[in-house]
Amino acid sequence: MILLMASRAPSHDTWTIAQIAAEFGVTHRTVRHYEELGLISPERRGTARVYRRRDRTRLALILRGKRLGFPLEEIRTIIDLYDAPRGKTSQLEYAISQARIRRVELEARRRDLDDALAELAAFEASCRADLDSSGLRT
Amino acid sequence: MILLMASRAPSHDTWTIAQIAAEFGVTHRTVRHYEELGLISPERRGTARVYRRRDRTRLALILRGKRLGFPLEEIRTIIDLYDAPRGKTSQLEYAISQARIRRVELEARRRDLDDALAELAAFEASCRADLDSSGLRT
DNA sequence: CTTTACGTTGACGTAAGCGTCAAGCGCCGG
DNA sequence: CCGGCGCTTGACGCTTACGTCAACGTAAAG
Repeated sequence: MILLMASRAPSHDTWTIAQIAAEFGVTHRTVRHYEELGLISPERRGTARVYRRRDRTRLALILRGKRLGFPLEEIRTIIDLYDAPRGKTSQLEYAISQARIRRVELEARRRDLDDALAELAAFEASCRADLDSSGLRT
Repeated sequence: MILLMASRAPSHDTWTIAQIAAEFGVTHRTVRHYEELGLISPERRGTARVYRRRDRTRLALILRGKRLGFPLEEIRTIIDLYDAPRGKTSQLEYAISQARIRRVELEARRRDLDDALAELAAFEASCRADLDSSGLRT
């Protein structure tokens, strides 16, 4: 049970835009678009973008947010929350309040998701019942 | 435990576009847009649209699909699946296979959602820990 | 009979999220 | 030195999901 492989061991510590795009299954245009919107901000070596682990983490968060149906601007505020400075008490309290808001939102979506799954399971069962009965009579 | 109230008892059996839109918190333009894409197809009384319970059900499915981030075209195929004729065996088998595809997709999103919730909870806990320790030292 | 309210069909506008050129720069092998 | 490959920056295009007029019909209300 401890046979979990390290999922995608990072063989480098920097990546080019092509490597990042290929690995995450998006185009370089998409990556640049996220940068234009301020969701990621890679370093530069000369004019070329250099991506580090931090950028990969953020990109993973972006894509997951997209799969969950969040707009990019909202995704930006969410992942900025994770990376925000947390020095002062007021900042910590703000972060916690924002996290609570996000949690409530995510829990609502989870209810939607569970409802959809339940309906789908019922539908599937109903189809199977029809299939069995028609099969038995044939 | 049998105290479940009928949620939103339907006081009519037909509705106007304005009533439907207001009840679901969308504009009439949105409702018409869904009709243009074939997601709902209300009856007509003269030229005016008349919405029945079936349309309300479909609209609820549409909006939930949207909250889960599905494009309208995909939502159409999903709810059409629910309403599709299920007479012949081949149709039943097709419906079941499609339902399985949807279920796999929804389960994947649920993993995303649970991951996001777990990370958010960890973040919140971390913030609270920082807040407590700074509070204790003050 | 006219106003008012609510409905209708176009048709164009717009924001988000990229796709798709076009044109240029920098480095590396031959 | 020169081609090619990979990277760069625009800039325009396209699809989705509506918003927003405009112009008109119709039915009840005054």
